[in-house]
Amino acid sequence: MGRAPCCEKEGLRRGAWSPEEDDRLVAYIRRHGHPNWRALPKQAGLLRCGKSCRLRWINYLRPDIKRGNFTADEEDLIVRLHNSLGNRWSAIAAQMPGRTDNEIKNVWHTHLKKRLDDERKLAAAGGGGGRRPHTRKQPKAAKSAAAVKREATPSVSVDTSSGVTCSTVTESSPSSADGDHRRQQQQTQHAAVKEESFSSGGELPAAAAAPTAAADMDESFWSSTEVTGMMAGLGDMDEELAIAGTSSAAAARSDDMEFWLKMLLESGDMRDLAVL
DNA sequence: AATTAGCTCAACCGCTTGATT
DNA sequence: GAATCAAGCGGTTGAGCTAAT
Repeated sequence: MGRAPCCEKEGLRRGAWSPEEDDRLVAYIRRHGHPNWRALPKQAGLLRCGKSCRLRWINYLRPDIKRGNFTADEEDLIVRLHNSLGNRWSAIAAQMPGRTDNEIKNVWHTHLKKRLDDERKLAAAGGGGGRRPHTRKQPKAAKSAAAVKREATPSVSVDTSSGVTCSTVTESSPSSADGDHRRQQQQTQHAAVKEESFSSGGELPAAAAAPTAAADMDESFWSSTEVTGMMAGLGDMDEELAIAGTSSAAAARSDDMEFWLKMLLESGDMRDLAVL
């Protein structure tokens, strides 16, 4: 299959986006939507390739993006979804409103994977298993100039008239936060996560077990048929784990990917995949 | 205060997939 | 059916930040 080059690379900017570029992109999409990413940069007066614009919008500028720390519940959900879906980040992201595949992928690679590895090692060493509290470092404050600028710009709010659907995630909308406020928000959120710790028996759905964290999630998300179906499937798995005599289902979950594969194959029930 | 090591995350790259001609 | 185009996806990288020394 022939393949067109991603973009004519000459004369196009690369690297970090400037606030001006962000503004242009947001303003353009607000007005016209994004029917054609390839043509968009030209029409918007941006010296970027369409791909870059798309990525910037999807991963950063989209108004419905929920920024800030991942809650313990969200991390749990990622682990579970990863168990059943593998590295299909977009599919995982589809189950987590406000989170991008890129973000989820980053979280997975930077600490969830590590955490699971540690837990696995502990379990292998007979070290009691179970989850350990977060050792994740305090997140840094919004770092890029673009981010800071955006946070000071209350107008980044897109309605459906632009051809872009906008969910109602308002929790950490950049529009109401300056840098310090955001930092504070992140710190309190982080503290909340810490308080919950992973020993809270936080089996999903955690809406009941951890209301503060659950508040971050769109309720409709938890009640959607797709998710409930999926959770039912996952619940079954946990039951099986409990039956198998593991003291901690959570610990067992991370035991062995082979185990999960086997479980899926044995059950012959691919409900989890059906949601895709 | 300066330096170093480790971590995070935005952005890029290349491939795949689906739609169109 | 083949060729082309456009969008989406997952893996990877590197700049910038923070914590530790």
